[in-house]
Amino acid sequence: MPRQLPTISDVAMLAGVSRATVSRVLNGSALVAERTRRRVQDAAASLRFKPNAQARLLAGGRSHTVILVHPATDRHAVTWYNMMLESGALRGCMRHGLQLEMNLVYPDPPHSYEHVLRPVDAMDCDGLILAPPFSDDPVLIALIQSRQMPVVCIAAGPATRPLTAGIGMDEHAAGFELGQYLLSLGHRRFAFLLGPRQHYAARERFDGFQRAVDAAGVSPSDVMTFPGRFDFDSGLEGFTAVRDSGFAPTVVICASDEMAAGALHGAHQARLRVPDDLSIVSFDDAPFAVLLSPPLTTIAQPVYAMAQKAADLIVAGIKGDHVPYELTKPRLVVRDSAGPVAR
Amino acid sequence: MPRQLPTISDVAMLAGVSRATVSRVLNGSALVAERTRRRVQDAAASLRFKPNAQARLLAGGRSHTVILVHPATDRHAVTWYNMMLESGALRGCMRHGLQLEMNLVYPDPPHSYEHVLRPVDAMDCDGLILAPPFSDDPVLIALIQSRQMPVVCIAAGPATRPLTAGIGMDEHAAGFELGQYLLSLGHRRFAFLLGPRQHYAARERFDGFQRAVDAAGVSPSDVMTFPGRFDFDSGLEGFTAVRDSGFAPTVVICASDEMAAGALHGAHQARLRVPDDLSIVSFDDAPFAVLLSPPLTTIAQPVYAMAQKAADLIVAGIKGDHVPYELTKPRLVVRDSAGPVAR
DNA sequence: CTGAAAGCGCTTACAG
DNA sequence: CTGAAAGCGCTTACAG
Repeated sequence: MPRQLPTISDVAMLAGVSRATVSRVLNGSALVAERTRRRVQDAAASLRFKPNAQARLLAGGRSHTVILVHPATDRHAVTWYNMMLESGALRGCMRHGLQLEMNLVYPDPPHSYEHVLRPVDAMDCDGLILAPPFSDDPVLIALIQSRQMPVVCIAAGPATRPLTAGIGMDEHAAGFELGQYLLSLGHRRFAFLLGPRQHYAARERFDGFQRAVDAAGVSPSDVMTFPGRFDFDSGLEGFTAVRDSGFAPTVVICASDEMAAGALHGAHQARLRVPDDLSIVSFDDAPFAVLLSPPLTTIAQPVYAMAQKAADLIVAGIKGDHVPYELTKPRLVVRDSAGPVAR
Repeated sequence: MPRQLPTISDVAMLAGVSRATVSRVLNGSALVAERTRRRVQDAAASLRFKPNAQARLLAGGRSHTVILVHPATDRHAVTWYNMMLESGALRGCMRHGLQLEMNLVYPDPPHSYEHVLRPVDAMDCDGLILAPPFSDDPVLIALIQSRQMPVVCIAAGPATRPLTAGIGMDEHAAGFELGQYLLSLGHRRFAFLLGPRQHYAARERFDGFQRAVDAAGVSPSDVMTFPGRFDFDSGLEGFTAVRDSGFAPTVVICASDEMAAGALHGAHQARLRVPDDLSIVSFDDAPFAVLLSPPLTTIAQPVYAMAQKAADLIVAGIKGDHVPYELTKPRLVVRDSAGPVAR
């Protein structure tokens, strides 16, 4: 009963060519005369032809599924990062008629390697999207590539970036930009709550910040760092540590928005006013950043778009195209959690 | 090069029947002898056979896409609700090999009807999932059903619930449970920041709360309501209105977590301690509820799971099965934003 | 550069 | 209750 959508046969007929030729044009094959290509494209456009993804993949003869490799956490928390990653990748895969499967693996190499490689060896997938920290691991990537399986990295470290297609933010530039902004506000005394030590992006965020601050001639004794793990609790703990240290910064820089939420909680408990008594800034621009009190000044990371792009890159990888790793520029989002320092 | 997954032919051969029979068993057709069915099922199980969704839908001959009808907002904000709805529906559709398309329409009937019905009339979809407030509109639903198109409602109102398959939370029970909890904490003076007037769930949340409070013999003069729109800003405005009113409740109940975030912001600005000076509670248990300061006591609504279920219901609808609307029980999540009232 | 033909894995009338 | 056959919309060797 559904209306018949135009098929490749309709296009072929209208263009006066065979279905094979239409298929070639659709798939960008080089073996088509320019005039023929044009004719087919016109015919397709005038019919508003959309290829049927199911049929396309069926005919291609593959498993039609890509696997997103996520870190599993102890608590089965759904983080906004994972959600947007999943949602973006799902959307991207959908556009290509691909199934997406999640593979939540606990990151403890070499044990974790088994879990990642099992579906690869079983040929249960056509490609892998690696989220951090897996995207940072050259050994894992080599293992996958030795099995001829396309891999795409999200937020890869510098060691793995040359190895695969992928997409990430320029974390160093992000840290640098945030540093410059704080400097412009008059801040000269900084506490930095770090992310996980093994996490490349976390290190880069700090290094970029450090560079900005060094360039401004800030004394090393005026920046103090504290350990953290990207989560709310470590933000709260870090904030407490800052207070206990007696260091008295004018601003606390958090390696993630979750940590900033924790730090903010600490500030409220200490009855400090943000940003009047103390500024708090962070990285990510997670969806909740605008809901905190006060709304967070932060550096935006386009997770959803990156994940969607990752799906495109996997498709390119399946086709055998070689696409280089791509770096997205950071974007500062100014809201209310950072203010000028009182003089 | 990928390993050949078992196909329906392998199962047929192992079971000693035709492929048509295997297909019938897979699709639950009644016209198969019990013994044959068992034989086929055993064969499928032993081969770990998974039907190829692409092929299945191709052969079925449909558009293979379901449309999720979302309300568009003026600001192009991505709300957690929309994200989880989209993500859940996407996941659900994927499992059935269905495409998902978003249709963001501004809810202003009857003008909005056109936007919803266009793809239906064009036969561009096999079914529709309606998010609120569209799921509340019996006229829209009648219009869709008159076109023989399967519809599934998420969080439908009582007027539309008998009309379609769907899934939602028992909002009245949610309000009642929250009311009882606050009562048990000793609260007797309540400010309720309402959701949008046209929004059924918003009304129910208040009505359920009202019932609990009435049953406890609380005087009507001890509950005061304030208008709101579910968002951060209206929570902040509502909080200010509460303060300006001089009503002095011991707890502010917000119709959504976003509103609670806004109210919390207001409380911080007023230098009030939550929950020591004032309790604040809400509905939804959005992902950010745990990141606010203090973490929110709230009633959980399983949006992701509901959206995933909606996809299952659409598939049932396409098959022609008649499934009744389903109501999920609410779940109170106790965190730190509500405390016992000082006596 | 292009076409005829086989095939991807399944479903669905059509017979029996 | 079951099977043989056609077909879903596309891709891909194979010829030419």
